[in-house]
Amino acid sequence: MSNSTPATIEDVARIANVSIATVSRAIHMPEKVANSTRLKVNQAIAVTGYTTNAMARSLRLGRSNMILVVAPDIGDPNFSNILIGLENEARSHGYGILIGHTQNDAQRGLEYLKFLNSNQAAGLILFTGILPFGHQTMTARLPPSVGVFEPVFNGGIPYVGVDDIAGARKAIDLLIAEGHRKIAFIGDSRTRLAYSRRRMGYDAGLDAAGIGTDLRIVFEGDGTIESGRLAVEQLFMRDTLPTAFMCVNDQTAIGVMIGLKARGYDIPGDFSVTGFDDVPQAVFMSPSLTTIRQPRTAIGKHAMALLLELLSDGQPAETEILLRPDLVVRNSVSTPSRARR
Amino acid sequence: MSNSTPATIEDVARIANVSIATVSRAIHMPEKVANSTRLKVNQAIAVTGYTTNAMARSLRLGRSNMILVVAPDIGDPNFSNILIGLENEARSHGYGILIGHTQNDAQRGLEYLKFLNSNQAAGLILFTGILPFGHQTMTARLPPSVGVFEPVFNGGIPYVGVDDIAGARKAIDLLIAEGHRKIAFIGDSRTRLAYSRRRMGYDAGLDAAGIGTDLRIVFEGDGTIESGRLAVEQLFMRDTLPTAFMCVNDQTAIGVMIGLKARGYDIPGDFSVTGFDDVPQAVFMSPSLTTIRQPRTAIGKHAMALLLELLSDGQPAETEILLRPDLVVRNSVSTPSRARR
DNA sequence: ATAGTTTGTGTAAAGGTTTACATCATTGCA
DNA sequence: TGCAATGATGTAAACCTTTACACAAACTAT
Repeated sequence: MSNSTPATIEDVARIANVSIATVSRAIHMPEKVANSTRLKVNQAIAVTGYTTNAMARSLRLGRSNMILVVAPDIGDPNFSNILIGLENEARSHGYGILIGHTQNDAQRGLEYLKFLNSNQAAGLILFTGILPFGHQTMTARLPPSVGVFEPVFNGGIPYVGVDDIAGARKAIDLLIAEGHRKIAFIGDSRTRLAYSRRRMGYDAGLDAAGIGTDLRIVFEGDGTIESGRLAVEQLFMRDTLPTAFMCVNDQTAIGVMIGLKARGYDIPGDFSVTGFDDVPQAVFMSPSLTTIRQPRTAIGKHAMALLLELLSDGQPAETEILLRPDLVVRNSVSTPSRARR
Repeated sequence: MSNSTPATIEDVARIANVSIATVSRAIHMPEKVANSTRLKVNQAIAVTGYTTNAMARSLRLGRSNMILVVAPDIGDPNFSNILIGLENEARSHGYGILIGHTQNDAQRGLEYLKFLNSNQAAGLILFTGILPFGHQTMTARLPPSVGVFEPVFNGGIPYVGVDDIAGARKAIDLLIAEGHRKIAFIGDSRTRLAYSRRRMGYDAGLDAAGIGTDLRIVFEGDGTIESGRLAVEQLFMRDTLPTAFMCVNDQTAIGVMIGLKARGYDIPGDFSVTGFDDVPQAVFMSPSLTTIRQPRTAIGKHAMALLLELLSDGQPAETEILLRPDLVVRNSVSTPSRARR
């Protein structure tokens, strides 16, 4: 039953009394084989406990059943749930996923390129807006690939993201509905499409309310907690103060809250704050953070589905999929305080 | 230069004017080949851009260069940093890692077992205290394996963890040094060795200070935020109150803090709180949480190093590696309030 | 000079699978 | 009945490596 060495297709063939070709067909093209034969083969497989040797199969087929997922930072709170979506979808189609993190290091990226070249991955999921392969990026021969969150700079790679404009619009509309008129935007000046889109949502929302953007209360940070804290400091040195802070992401919002609390202000009594992403800690802040939720698992699922489509068809049906983000109302937003309204 | 199909060892051999065997030797046993030949081969490799086809190599060798990492939950805040340690160590030895999450579902576990059986992974890293393969666990033929955090139930599998007793001791000693005498312990009754060891550290610390465990202020939860909150509720219904809460992990500590704040108490003014793990959000709590830091990256590194040793030697030098956790002093601990001392 | 050893390289088999092609039996149709 | 078409199965090559074994040349020690 359970020998020391795994059963091969040959063992199965011998027991089922057919050729190895028939066994292979019974497994992969069952309609091509007679019912009675298929039965015999299936029994033999059960008896031997045979599982296809993936190395041999990949070698013969010239492609593996692994998908490489490259992210700059595995620890990113946005990452793990997307990974779950990716993994579920992949596995249910017979693929496994393999993760790599580059930490924005081109050398690391290059190792993954070598990995791809040695045929070990059939496809590629990229969490970064650029190809992380350093100077070889231009000549890289890539397998079918899909981007997550952002279009990949080099072009031609479809991607799955979130409708940032619509999401930002939900945040700004909430603040306006609560009565805020002077709403600061704490942005991210790094060249990521997601961030500039959120800014567009902010502008559009103000515009729709007939308010217009006041650049004195727009601050460009870098998406970190520290940058949120810094933005508060800088804004308090200017001549006009907002009643609310709309932040480009949750990290920034956390920083803003820290900065405001350090100055002795109450949230949302003195200032309202919104984030974007709904990272796990958002709910544990005090007050808990009102934010825009990224449908992370769904993003992962769609990205992998798109990649699998690419793998079988060669051509993607869609070149861009934007999912709808949802407003999560918690306790960091209220009516503006009468004093500064 | 960059053809449509990747260069094979044969292309290299032709250009270097040697046999494929020599090319293989030049790569993997360079000392077995003449200097001049090695030079020719290296040049040919550079010209062709050859990279070894990992599938063919694995097939021939009968083992892959992939390590499977199985965790119940990828989203666990403890997970990602350990993963980084694992990944760095693996990659620097020519191995890649592959992650899978079981969500404690035996069916999922079984798929990974099939994966292992099809020779796709040379080794296994287990984040769970039991083999996640359901009823086939007993007969499973496993590759070299290493556990992380906990010994694997089935036995014979070395593991890398943290010295929980020493860690817990650091927490209890700090509280005692601050003057606390009545220190509650909020534990985790699930059968995880780590948790019972932390309890042992608590008992030992009290004992060393000549205090002794007061079971009226020991609560067994399940390690979740909610269980921490609940513990507070229950403790306030008993006839004796502690001045400090030592929690089995950070999640529990967060729950305790939420519970205490809900009752209007100040931390650390009215009650001190300690956690264990130092999850990323610990520093963002208000007050920030004093806790015991798991050396996560180091754990990953050691676990992978141990596995690689297993893969080459067959026998592990150590069967258990416990790393030293460090106290991280933040703002959730102070001298007990005079009122309840 | 000879026998034995070392060094460097080549030949060919093996690893497990998929699939083009060949073969044979069966069926359908004139 | 004969012939073509269809269906089911088998044979063997190919995918790309690694390595045991064989062989030749160049040393070493007598």
